[in-house]
Amino acid sequence: MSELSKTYEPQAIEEKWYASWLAGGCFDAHPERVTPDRPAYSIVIPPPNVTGVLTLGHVLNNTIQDILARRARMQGKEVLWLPGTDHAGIATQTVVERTLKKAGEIKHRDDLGREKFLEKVWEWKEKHGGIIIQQLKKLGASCDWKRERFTMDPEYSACVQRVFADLFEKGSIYRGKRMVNWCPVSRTALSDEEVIMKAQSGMLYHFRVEIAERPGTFLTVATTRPETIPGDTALAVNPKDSRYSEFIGLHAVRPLPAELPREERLIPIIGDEHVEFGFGTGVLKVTPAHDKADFEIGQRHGLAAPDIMNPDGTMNALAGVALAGKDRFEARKIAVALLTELGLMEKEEPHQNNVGFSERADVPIEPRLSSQWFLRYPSQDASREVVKSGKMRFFPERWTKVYEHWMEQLQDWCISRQLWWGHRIPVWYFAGSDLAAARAAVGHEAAPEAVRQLEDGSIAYCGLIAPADLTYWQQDNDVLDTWFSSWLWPFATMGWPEETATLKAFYPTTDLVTGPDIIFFWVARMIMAGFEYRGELPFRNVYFTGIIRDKQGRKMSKSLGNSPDPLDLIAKFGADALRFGVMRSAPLGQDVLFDEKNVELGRNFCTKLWNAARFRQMQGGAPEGEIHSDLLSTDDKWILLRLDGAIAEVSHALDEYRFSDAAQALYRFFWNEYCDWYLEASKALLNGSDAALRDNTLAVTDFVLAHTLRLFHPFLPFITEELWHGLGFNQELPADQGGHSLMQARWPLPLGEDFRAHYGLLPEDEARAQARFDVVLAGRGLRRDFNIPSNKRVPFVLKGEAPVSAHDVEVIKILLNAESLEVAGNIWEPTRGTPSSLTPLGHLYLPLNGLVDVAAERERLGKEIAKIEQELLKVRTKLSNETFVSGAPEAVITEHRQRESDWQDKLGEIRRVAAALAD
RNA sequence: GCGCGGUUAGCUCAGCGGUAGAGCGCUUGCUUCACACGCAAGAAGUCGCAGGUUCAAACCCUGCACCGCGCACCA
Repeated sequence: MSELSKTYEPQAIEEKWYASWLAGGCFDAHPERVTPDRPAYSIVIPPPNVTGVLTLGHVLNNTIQDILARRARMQGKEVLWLPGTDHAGIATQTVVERTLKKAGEIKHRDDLGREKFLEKVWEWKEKHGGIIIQQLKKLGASCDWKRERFTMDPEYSACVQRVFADLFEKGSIYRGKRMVNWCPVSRTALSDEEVIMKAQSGMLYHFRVEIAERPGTFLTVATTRPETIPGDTALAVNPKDSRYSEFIGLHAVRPLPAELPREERLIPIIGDEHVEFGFGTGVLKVTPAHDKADFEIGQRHGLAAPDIMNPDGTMNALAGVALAGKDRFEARKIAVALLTELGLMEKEEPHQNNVGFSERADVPIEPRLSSQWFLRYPSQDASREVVKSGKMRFFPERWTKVYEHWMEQLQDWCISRQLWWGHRIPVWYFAGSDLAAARAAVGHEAAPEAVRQLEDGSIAYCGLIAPADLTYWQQDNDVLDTWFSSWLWPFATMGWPEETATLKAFYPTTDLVTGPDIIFFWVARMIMAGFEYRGELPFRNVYFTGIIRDKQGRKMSKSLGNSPDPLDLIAKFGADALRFGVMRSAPLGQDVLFDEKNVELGRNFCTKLWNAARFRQMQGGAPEGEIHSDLLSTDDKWILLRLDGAIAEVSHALDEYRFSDAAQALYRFFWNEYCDWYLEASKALLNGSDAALRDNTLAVTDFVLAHTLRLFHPFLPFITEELWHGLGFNQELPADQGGHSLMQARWPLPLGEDFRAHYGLLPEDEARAQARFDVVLAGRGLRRDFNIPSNKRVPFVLKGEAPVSAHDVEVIKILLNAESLEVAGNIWEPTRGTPSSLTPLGHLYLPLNGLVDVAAERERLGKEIAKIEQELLKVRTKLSNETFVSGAPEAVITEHRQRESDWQDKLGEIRRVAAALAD
């Protein structure tokens, strides 16, 4: 136990203890230690992007996980918090590609070729990967780092391929030509979840189309995308629309590309229920290759679907000479100009519509017809049921509705990506059309289902082992969606498919902590994978954090520059301060409006804790002395009872994942109850002459502090560890129960019946202490009302019926900064006009030695009387209400009567004082 | 269009049937021997609007308004 420095300096302490925890193996999970008496507790981290950096979102998320993990350890559980990172396909590839472009090394990744490019990505990963892991350590995360996993570790990749092959053989994975979301920047297909709808204000263009069979007759079409006209293969009207039904079966002359002969531009006018009467003109141009709804119309009517665009979003030759090679938005302008030239443009009107954007590249996605791999989700029923039945619980519960809704209308998942960075699809295409020949050509034993004919007629083999002779086989070029590896995270990180000790001990995991924004991307898919491959739920509870926003409620974003760097905050305020500040302002289920002020508050709180500990240390004496029940003061009993309340409150809040409530309770208890009242009151005994009483109070102080540090530890791991050792609380404990580290000490339990009985802690102790505090509050009020500066010591007189102990007098004196507190008998009479206040222990007087301002005191009393009368009126109005008296329960009425009489007494007293002033 | 949140002190939020609360900010006083990252006292709220249920409504019910989010979507 060393002397605590005058100010709390987090940096040195944080580094020191983190190293000590690591060296002591405090974070290590031991499956073999799991027994019925030492149950397992496990969390898998939501793997951050391997090349990412820590954000406030991570701080929130990981602090919560750390609190859960640390508390579980203190509760005597065997804890596994399994860390790792995600390869983040598109994100990482995009960053690397952009960097290489900026450096002038390439124009496009094709310049390097697949292998060379991947080398660059791995280089990048080696260089920048793991930064976030170091940052999590700075935050204090107690992960078992020896078990760190990466989604592209060889073993992990094998899991991904195994699952793909299995689902392929089961027929759940298929390849097909479908309308997909295409990102022209990343040049890959995306899943529906990666498309974000954004409201856009654009134009609705009305242009005329001539009917081929009736020259001079025109239909007007409304569209937002005139550049796709060259891809139109029909006009559609609703067959029930009397305005147009007569034209069904005729043909329209598509205006573009204008250079084509008229007969090559004739497109049928068809009837389709999809067309709305009310929208636009009621005539729809049908572009099957570039619009999802149009594609479906095309399917129904057997229309051709010419693709008029390139993968990068520029128009191709089919779009015509005027548009070819132009970017789609440039082409739009040109198309409008062409229509205007042709005299076909009728009008343009401003139009609000929703456009799907690529989540990553933030550009409008292009609906595009292409061949992709799709997954029909497995284990859907079990996954729905487990949440519906409450066997798996969501916190806050309302997210179950969102989950159920999504699960009800599951669409097949497009899992192939036209990228290089990721898990390459384990499929090889056969150079031939004979299934039997293909089977033979695999060259090793393969399940019959592993070789199949696909929709387009080609023959594919899927398996973990490549075909022996690659002469006849060509591997699929695509990689898998990143989430196709993430969805296996809970078990793929634990050694699956081997039945490892870790899996046996720690799976299913206990809690999952993540953001609601990835409920579909990740949570729902993990549940389905869990059921499909482990036959049960992957985690029992899911805690959804809020989203971190700035003070104005805006999402944190790089472009807005409104996302502070957590490491700066740690450097400035300390990791504990950051953790506490964030947790205190993150209520269950609510978004978090981040304000640096919160971190400042956390820092201030750490300082308070530090100084309270310093104060204890300055009193000297050995820690953890025995408490003698017969020597306990009112204050001692009071703080023990308050501590008991705090333990219960914090434990209860944590059980329900109400972290901000737990933090608030701790804050309130320690600052407002322990420091503001108990610590001040204890000075009466600490400065007194009775050594036994003094020691006993120190014992109580140590008892409370030792418990408080434990309660705080999950929130404030560093400072509590430092103080735990600094105050010597570790000294008497076994090494594995707090002797080595506070993180292994026992989580406090509420004080039991026997404890209360032994120490004589009764509810009335709280009341007695409170009564005394009321005297103090009254006295401070008098000081204020009569402008006595708080540093000026003045005498007070307390005149009451009940006796007041010498100890209580001393305490009140200290808390009032009084020169003296005279306890006067009934004979004592104050000088006329002496300010006074009624307290539970009698009248408290502030004699001002003839300096009384009678008028001021009269005014003050007048105000107080008015206030009391108002309260009295309120309660009397209620009590005089016949329906209230007859309808309300007895207890409520009694309580109101009591309240009335209390106010009445008070009023009587004050009126007497006021009357004495009047004459 | 459907669904989910929210609307309480200047700000951020707690309270969810029986006397309106916290932190920050603000005002005033104080360097009182743990802490000015502090101590003490204070000002400040028709609890979004309108109905209803109840002896009693921030709290329960209905409708409306506004803010935010998600899903779906008409070119």
